[in-house]
Amino acid sequence: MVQSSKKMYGVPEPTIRRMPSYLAFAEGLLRKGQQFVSSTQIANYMNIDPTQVTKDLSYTSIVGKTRVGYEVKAIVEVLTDFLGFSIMDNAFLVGAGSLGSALLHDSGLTHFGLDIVAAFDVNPATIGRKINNVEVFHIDQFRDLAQELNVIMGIITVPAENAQTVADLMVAWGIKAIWNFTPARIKVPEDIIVQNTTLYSNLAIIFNKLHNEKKDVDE
Amino acid sequence: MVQSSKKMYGVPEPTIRRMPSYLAFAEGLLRKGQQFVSSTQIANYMNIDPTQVTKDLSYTSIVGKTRVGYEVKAIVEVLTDFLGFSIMDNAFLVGAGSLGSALLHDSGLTHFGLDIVAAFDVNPATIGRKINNVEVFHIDQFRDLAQELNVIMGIITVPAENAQTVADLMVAWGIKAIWNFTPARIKVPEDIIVQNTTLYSNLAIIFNKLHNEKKDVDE
DNA sequence: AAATAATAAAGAAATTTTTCTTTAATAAAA
DNA sequence: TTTTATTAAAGAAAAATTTCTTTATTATTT
Repeated sequence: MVQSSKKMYGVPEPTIRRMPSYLAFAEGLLRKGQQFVSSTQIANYMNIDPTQVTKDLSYTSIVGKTRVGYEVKAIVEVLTDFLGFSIMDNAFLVGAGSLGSALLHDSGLTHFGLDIVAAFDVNPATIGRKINNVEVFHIDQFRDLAQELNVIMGIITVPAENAQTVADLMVAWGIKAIWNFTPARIKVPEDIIVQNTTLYSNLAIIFNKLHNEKKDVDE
Repeated sequence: MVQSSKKMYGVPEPTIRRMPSYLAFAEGLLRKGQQFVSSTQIANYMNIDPTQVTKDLSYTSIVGKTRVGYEVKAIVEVLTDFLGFSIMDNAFLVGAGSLGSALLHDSGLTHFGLDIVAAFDVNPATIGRKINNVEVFHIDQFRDLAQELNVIMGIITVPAENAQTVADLMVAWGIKAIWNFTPARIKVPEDIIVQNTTLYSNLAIIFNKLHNEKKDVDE
């Protein structure tokens, strides 16, 4: 069974997680007119190791210059492409409550390649309203419009107990990826991409650090 | 330099990240009246390996019964304590825009031990308003009330370019932890805990999975 | 012009995290 | 009562990720 010994794992997820911050930093430098930036500078900004930055950027086509660093413009351009932020993807959002509304207002999502083209809810008070120019429809409407509008992502911002129902609906719509903001885990066919984003995980991490404060490791 | 060979690292962060989901699942089972739950069931719900669940729970005082599983009630009680969700911590939120507003409306935060006692902004339109019963003050007000109200956490939901200014203010307030929702990284003294929560990292991960779809690893 | 210092890049080592394997316990079935 | 199957738990192994080390390059300083 002779095969390539270097397995083609994709880019490590921690790397992908850090990249948007590199990008945001580089965009800031670009606005300030800085032409080059070193891994040391980026690392200092991020509070991580410089070689981590180098490793991360090595997954892209960006190459640095010894004693100079990376070209800021190159970082912005390459990372924007690399992270898929230059292609616009369309999304439907289900659950136009406060969190859903916050996402609809977030221009950063548009900036980074996500266009929420419609929102859905069951609350008569919100249906028909426009949130940041995105119309809110009843959940039963437009079920087959997803294909037509080339909507590939569904965003779930409903209460946790309704997450599975909404997910099933999205799968029926023919969606390829689901961004789940509820703490509930959803069951979907294997080929559907699911990204869970829960605030409470982050809260747990903070509390853990807060309560384990000053645990000076010394036996 | 003879020291304990078993270094006292804390609980792995990935473990802490998963635990709130275990808790949410167990809470659901408790409501349904289920008395025991096996690692297999939890793993199936989470789409992870059963031994991962066992390992994770082994960091707590929860013990399972062979052929039976873990007592649901024990999971709920122990994890709630373990994650610091049973102690109420007070927080100030700065930036009462759409995201800040969404957090103020999120009863889950209260349920998991975070009480946002006041919000701050610079926008005259929002100052004086109450969002879900939390009053919005001008950022210059109440700077020393943090100590008095025992506020240990600051939540940053302002535009990225103002993140550092707000962070400096929070440090001056005497806050111990900062939950930063902007993509900007902030510089604070070493003893301050910072948790960065950026949507764009998650977006990048989804896009990466979407665009690397069907990358069948075969040389 | 030569020496110095800062940096990227590649690879090795260390660390951390996940997955696999084995063992022991025990409920359920035969 | 005996057998079987399921499970937790502990430890080993594997995999993934981060950090360390070395080398080569090249601005900057002397």
